[in-house]
Amino acid sequence: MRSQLARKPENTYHHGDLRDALIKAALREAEQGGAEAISIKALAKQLGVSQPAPYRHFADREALLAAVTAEAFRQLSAILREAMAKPSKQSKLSRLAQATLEFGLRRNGIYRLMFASRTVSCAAKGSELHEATRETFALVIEALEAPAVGYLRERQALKIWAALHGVVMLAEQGLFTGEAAHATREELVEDFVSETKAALAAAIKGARRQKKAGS
Amino acid sequence: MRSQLARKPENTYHHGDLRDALIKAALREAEQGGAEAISIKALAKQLGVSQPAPYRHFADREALLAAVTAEAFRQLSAILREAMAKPSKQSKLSRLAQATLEFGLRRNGIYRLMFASRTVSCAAKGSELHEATRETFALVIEALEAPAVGYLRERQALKIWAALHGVVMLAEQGLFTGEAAHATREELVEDFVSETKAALAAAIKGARRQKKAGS
DNA sequence: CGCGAATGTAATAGCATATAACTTAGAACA
DNA sequence: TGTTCTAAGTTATATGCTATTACATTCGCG
Repeated sequence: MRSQLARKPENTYHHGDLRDALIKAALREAEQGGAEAISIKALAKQLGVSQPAPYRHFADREALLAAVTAEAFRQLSAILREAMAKPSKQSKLSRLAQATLEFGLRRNGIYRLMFASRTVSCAAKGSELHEATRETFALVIEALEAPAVGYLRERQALKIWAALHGVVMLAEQGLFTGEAAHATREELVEDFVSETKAALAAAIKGARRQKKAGS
Repeated sequence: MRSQLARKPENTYHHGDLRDALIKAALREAEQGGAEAISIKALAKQLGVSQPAPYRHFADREALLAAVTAEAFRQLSAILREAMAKPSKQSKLSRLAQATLEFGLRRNGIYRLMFASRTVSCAAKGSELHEATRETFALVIEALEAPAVGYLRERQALKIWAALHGVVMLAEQGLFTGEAAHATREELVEDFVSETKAALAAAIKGARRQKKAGS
């Protein structure tokens, strides 16, 4: 026990940073099994505190899940930012898309926690979780590298974001394995990226022409 | 009690069709709360049988969930088939797409059970659930109304199917509400439908030309 | 230094899954 | 028609999780 976090060696009454440790440990648990794998009791045991101790930091299990999900969104944001920042001959959007796909598949339990549970939709407007999700989506818009013309950017961002999630979901369902693997997940993602770029360029061009004609 | 299914009035020892009643009742429960809302104990009480009775029909909770999910896929298939069959000036693909969206939003708990849990990916190859999912996907291919040229159809089916699920997920997350509603869900779906048709037509044309040149 | 708030513990209630051992009804066959 | 075998249901119980209540300890601030 106590091998996970070796802080606070002996004076064990106060853990020191239980709230944070809970979130980190819960993320580890969710990595494979998703939200269902997160058990307050098990986490408490793992961290060497009594079973009700976590309730000092989270009102109930839902509150813990929300905090864990928010942290997961921040981690995804960091990964996407990094992918967009690194020099590459591929476009930002392509790198963001492939990074999202990889995240969704490799850390699928966490991914399901983020996108397939009702936790997010229950998050209040100004909550930590709500902000974290909006920040991630803002990165998608940024990855388009397009000027703000009306809401064309936002619309294309919604589309590529939706498509990416769909690919992850179907991949996880096994629709890309075995006889059905008539296209790789990465190919499909690249398809969506190309279509998004084309649609965005066309839409912006169209909007500008219309504006010029109107003025 | 017993208001749900009024068969077998008095000789209550044998329910008569408990397995089926459990699936139906579980579907009702899942309608709102998804898989988490399905409790074997609660279902047993609701149907007027003892708490362990369901275990005569399902090895464990997972087995019940698999059966419920399979039934949900069959229901979705029926809905999609109906949508595709009814005369309309819109294309089959468009009708299938909008019907999927509506199903995903209106019966979101069930939808999450079908696409956002690990139940499906754990289903064995020849299982009832596996067959049900493949049948649904076959309808997507059918909706494309395109000849089988290599695997072009399958690829486009995967793409539109993925995109649809993404739209449902994001809609459920609230990305289409409030200030972010820069496009309606239905509009986005129609976008994807149009792009799919265009891509499919182009791909098939290209493949034929290539074949002709090769022969 | 002392006191209050934050953070921990022990004890317990309540609900869910799952199993074991026993009981009943229905069907299947002599 | 009667016996017996089996499917399907029952009671009792073990185990695990969430959550609350009441009590204990430590930290930090005046």
